[in-house]
Amino acid sequence: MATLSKPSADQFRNDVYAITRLIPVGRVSSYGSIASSIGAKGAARRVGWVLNGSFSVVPAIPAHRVVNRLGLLTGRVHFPENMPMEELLRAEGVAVEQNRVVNFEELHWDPMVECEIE
DNA sequence: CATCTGACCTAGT
DNA sequence: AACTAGGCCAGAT
Repeated sequence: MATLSKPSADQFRNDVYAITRLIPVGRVSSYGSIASSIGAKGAARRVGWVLNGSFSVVPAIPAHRVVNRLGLLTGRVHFPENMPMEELLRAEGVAVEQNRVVNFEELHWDPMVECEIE
């Protein structure tokens, strides 16, 4: 659809979606890493805001694989009640304990480091 | 129209 | 090492 959004914002959203879809199953990423990888370092907040609108997007965006830099499931409250973040992660083999990803350091998938994009 | 908040992070003191 | 402040930008009040 021809959105009235600014081009830069549109591209930002597009990039966030693209990166998020690249997160392998069983791995997790973080807002800051994603923001950094798309050249928007420090704009981690925007990433979360963009992901908030990813629920009605197809193909589905694995937004549940994105947590904050401490491995905390900060965005769990924004997920549908029938599809909790925790549940989705566990279904992919990611252990979650107390709203926190277990072995986050090992499971953390950084787009810039793992794939060396750009 | 002004101000604050928000799925956050980095940098400076 | 702990705390504060600033930045990002769009939506909500």
